[in-house]
Order: sequence, then C-alpha cells, then structure tokens
Amino acid sequence: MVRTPRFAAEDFVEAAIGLVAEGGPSAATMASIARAVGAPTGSLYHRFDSRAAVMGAMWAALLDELAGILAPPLAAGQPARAALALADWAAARPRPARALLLADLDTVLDAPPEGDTAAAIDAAEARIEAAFDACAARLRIAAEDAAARNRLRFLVIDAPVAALRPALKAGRMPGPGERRLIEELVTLLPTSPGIEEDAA
Amino acid sequence: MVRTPRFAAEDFVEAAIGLVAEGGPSAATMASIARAVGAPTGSLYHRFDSRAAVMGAMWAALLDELAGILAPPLAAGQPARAALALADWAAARPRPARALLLADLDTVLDAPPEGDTAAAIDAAEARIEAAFDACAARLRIAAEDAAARNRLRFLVIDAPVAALRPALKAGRMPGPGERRLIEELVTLLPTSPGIEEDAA
DNA sequence: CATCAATTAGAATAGATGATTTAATTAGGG
DNA sequence: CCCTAATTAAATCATCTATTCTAATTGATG
Repeated sequence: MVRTPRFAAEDFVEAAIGLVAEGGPSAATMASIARAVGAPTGSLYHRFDSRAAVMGAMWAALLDELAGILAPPLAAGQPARAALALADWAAARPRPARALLLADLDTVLDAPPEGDTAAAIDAAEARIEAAFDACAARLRIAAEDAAARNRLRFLVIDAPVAALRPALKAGRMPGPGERRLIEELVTLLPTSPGIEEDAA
Repeated sequence: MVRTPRFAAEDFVEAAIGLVAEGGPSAATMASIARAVGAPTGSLYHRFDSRAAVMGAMWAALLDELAGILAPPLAAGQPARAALALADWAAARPRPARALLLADLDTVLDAPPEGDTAAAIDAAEARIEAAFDACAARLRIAAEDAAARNRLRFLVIDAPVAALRPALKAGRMPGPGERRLIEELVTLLPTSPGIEEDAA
C-alpha cells in the first residue's frame, strides 16, 4: 500500500443506509453518498464499480444485521423472542431498521446483484431461512405445511413490522406502545412443545 | 358543448391506478397514462393541469373507495367485519388495492394537494376517521385512550394489510391463506359489548 | 349548412437529474 | 527518490419526462 486510504467502503455503505433511511432509495445518489462522507464522488467510484454495487453492499449489510438479530432466538425455538428482538433492534438502531424495513427491495436493487454481493445476500437470507426451518422443526411444524410456515413468518416479521411502521415512518423511535402491540401478536404464536418460553 | 369528448377524466384516473398498481408511482408518467387510455398527452393536459392534479385525483378516488369499504362495518361496531371486508376488497379489486395499499403516499403526492382534490381527500379521510370514532364509542373505548384507538386501527388496517402485502406484491390475488391469517388477527379485537358479531 | 368553441392531436421544448469518466494530483512505503 | 494506490474536482453524457404549442377536428346549434 502506497498511500493511506481516507475513506473505507463501510463508510460509504453506512452513509447510504442513512440516506435511504431518511429519504428513501432515491435519496441515495452517488453524489449525496459521497457528500455525506465528505468525499468526492471519485473516491466512491474507487471503492465501488457502480451505484448498483453500493446498493447491493448496503442490502447485504442490512440483511446480515437482521439475520444476527433473528437467527439466535429462532434457532432456539423462541419465535416470540425473535419478534420482540426485532422491536428492540428497531429502537436501538432506527436508521438501519428504517432502511431495511421501509424500503422496497425492488426500488433499492434495480437489477439482481452479482458476484460477492450476491453471495453475501444469499448467505444472509439462507441464515434467516435456516433459522426459520429450525424453529418450525422445534414447533413440530411439518416441512410440507406451507401455511403454518407462512403464518410463523408473518407473526414474527411481517406483523411486527406493520406495528413498527408508523413510528419508523414518522422518524419516531418505536416505544412501549408498539412493543405492547407486538407482545399481543406473539400470543398467537405456537410455543415449542418441549421448551417453555422462559419467564424472564 | 361543441364537440363530443372522447376521453373522460375518470378514464385517466383509472389508467393511473393501473400503472401505479403495476409499476409503482414512478411508472405513472403523463405519457404512459395517456398511452394507456389511447389518448395523446394533450388530451390529458386538457383535463388536468399537471401530473400532481392527476395523482391527487387518483388518491382521492382510492381513499373514497376505501372509505366505502370500511365505514359501514366500523360504524356498525363490527371491526372484525371491516378487516375481512378489506381482504375481500383486495381480492375483488386487486389493482386499486395494490395502488392504495402498496404505494407510499409521499412518493405518490409530492406536494400536498389543493382545492377540490384536497377537499375530496379530506372528506374521505374524515369519513374513515368518523367511522373509527363511532366504532370506538360502540366498543366503549374512551376518547382519550389513544393506545386503545391505535390498537383498533392496527388490527383493522395495518396488520391485515401486512397479511395481504406479499400477495399484492407478487400480483397474486389474496386467497384463503391470507384470509385465515386475518381471521386469526381479528380474534384479538374487542367486541362491541351490546352487539354480538353475528354468526353468518 | 355554416359556425365556433371545445376537444383532440402529437410533435417540439426545456430542464433536471445523476451516473460515470477523465485527467491530474497527492502521499507514503521501499 | 520513485512507484503506485488513492484522492480530487470537474466535465461528460445519457436519459427521462413534465409541459407547451400550434394545428387540425368535430359535432351540436341556430
């Protein structure tokens, strides 16, 4: 290495997340991403081949973070925990949460990503998928029972996200009101036969 | 009138709904709206001053349709009915449903509408609001109990929409799977003390 | 049948916008 | 010193779309 880098790829990804969170995908132009970091656009292009590459990397990072939140409780057979972890995550890290949960995938990623980025995205998705599989198994949901699996996913992700959405949209941090809604939703969830959702 | 109009304002609004449903708000360009009707852009501009006017009229029409679906069961103190009516509506009229439920208001209406359009939108929103008020009153929810009111709204609109979203996005008609999810959600709903949700 | 304004017609305009390229310039490690 | 990755800042370039303009039609009306 012959010169000290001033800007890392992650800096740009982080900036992109912030911009998408605040103004939607269209707010994340190459110029605005660079500006948010305090770099010229050339430096951004030095790290990424194209805007599509930046958005792909961003999506991979977001999905990876989500997987880190959801996978452990799911794998432990505690879907209610997973739903609440989602709410906690949204409160703790509102920007990534907004970017991931509010943005429409199609408008973020115009074209399907390729190469490393695609691999990273696939990996994160597979991790989430595997966690759901493990959870379903613990709950004695048959592998062929698509309806029960969809229901599980809906109660863990889609419905809680719907509860969080107004707060996320308004830029408020999700509060106890949203949390209570989610607590109520998860009462519909089946519990793993062998395991009690612990009392803590 | 000295010449028979070939294209009515409603034709353009309908076309805009179809385009938004299929490709999102950005797909509804003035040229594509006109093309969908088989008219030149000039005719479109003859009816509407600007794209904002078209989108405003579209939003007013959609909200009005939604109000027509939700208000009667709500006013009757039957929120569960309202949630299921939403699902039925989405199945019966997938294009307006997609346009209204999937599109982000901010990206549809760049600037707040004015004049007649604003009045129409306000009227439809007020109608929905009044229906919720009436429903809350029937359920003995206090006017100051914001949490209970938010919860009602969430269970009637937001959560059912979340259940419908995957189907709407994929362009599938919502089916019995989605309906069952919603039926389950509404079990969380309080029932009007005096009224039984009838058995039909 | 002649008239006239509402309406259609569609090409031409006019700005944005924003991704990408390019051509230097800089700075540190060997 | 020299070499090369990394940084700059501006210029390019391509696309896209709302809107305007001028003319041609049309059909009810007197």
